[in-house]
Amino acid sequence: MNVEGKYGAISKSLWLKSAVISKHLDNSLGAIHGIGLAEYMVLLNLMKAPNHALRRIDIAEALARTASGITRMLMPMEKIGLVSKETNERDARVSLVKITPAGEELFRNATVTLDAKSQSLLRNIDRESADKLLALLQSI
Amino acid sequence: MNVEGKYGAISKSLWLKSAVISKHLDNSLGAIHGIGLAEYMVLLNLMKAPNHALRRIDIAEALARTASGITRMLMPMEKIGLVSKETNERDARVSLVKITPAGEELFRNATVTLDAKSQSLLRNIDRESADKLLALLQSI
DNA sequence: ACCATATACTTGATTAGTACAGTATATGTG
DNA sequence: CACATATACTGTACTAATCAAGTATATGGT
Repeated sequence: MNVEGKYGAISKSLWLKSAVISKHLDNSLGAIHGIGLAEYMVLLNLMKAPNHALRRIDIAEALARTASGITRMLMPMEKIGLVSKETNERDARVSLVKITPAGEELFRNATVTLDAKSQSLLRNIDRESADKLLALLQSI
Repeated sequence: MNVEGKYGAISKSLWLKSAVISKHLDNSLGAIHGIGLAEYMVLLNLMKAPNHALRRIDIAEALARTASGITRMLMPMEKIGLVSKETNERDARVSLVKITPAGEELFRNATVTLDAKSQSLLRNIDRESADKLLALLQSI
C-alpha cells in the first residue's frame, strides 16, 4: 500500500466503524430515551454553550448538517419539550434554541446509556489505547 | 471524565469526524466519478471478493446496510454498467452481483481520488500517527 | 438615508435510507 | 417425502436528510 492509500484506508475504516457504532447507539438511545445520536449531539452542544442556548446555524455547523436539516430535527424536539425557541433581541433573524430542564434531565440519562453502550461496543480497546484513539480522532 | 465517558467521547468523535470526512469524499467522488462513498465501498468489496462477485446480502453486511438498501443502491449502478447481475446455479434465491470491466476501471480511478482527498483531509496526522490510527480503528 | 449584499431561517421537491411485509427458494426434521 | 422454518431478495410505505428557492432582517458603502 502506497502512502496515500494509508490515508484512504483510514477514511474507509472511519466510515464503516462509525456506521456500525452509530447504528447501535441510535438503537439504544432510541429504545430507552426516544432520541437518536444526532439529537443527543444537539443537547450536548446546548449543554456546553453559554446560557445553554445556540443559534440554529451554530448547531448545524457543530453537527456537520445543513440549516434546514436542523430546522426539521428540532421540530419534534421542541414538540416534546426538550428544547425551546427564544428570540434574539439584537438580531430578529435569529431563533435561539435553548435546552429545557426536561431536556437537561434526558441528556443526563442518555449520557449514561451512551457511555455504557460505547464501552460495550469498544470493549476490544483497552483504556490506554482508548486515550490514544480519542486524541488521534480529535486531531483530525 | 469517568472511564465510561472516555468511550462515549470516542463514539461521539467518530460520529462527527466520519460525517465531515464522508461528506467531503462523497462530494469529490460524486463530482469526478459520479458515485458516492457507499458505491465506492461496494466496488471495493467486489474487487476483494473471489471471482469479483458477491451476494447482495454479503454486500449489505459489509456496508452495515439492509438488504433493501443494497437493492436500491445497485439499481442505478447496474443501469450505468458498473455491476452486472448473475444467477447462482446452486441457489436460485441468490442474485450475485459482479463488477464489470467498466466498474473496475472506475474503481481504479476513484481510488486515486479517494486516496488523494483523504490525504488532504487528514493532513494534520503524520504518517506514524496514521498507522496507529488505522490499527486502532481496525481493532474496533 | 438608500440600496445592494449577506445572513438566519423555513419550505417544497427530491433523494437515500429503513422497516416490514411479501415472494420464491432452500434446508432440516419427523 | 412432507412440511415447518429459514434465507435471499424485492416492493411499499415511511422517515430523514439534502438542495434550492423564498422570506425576513441586518450590514456596509455611497
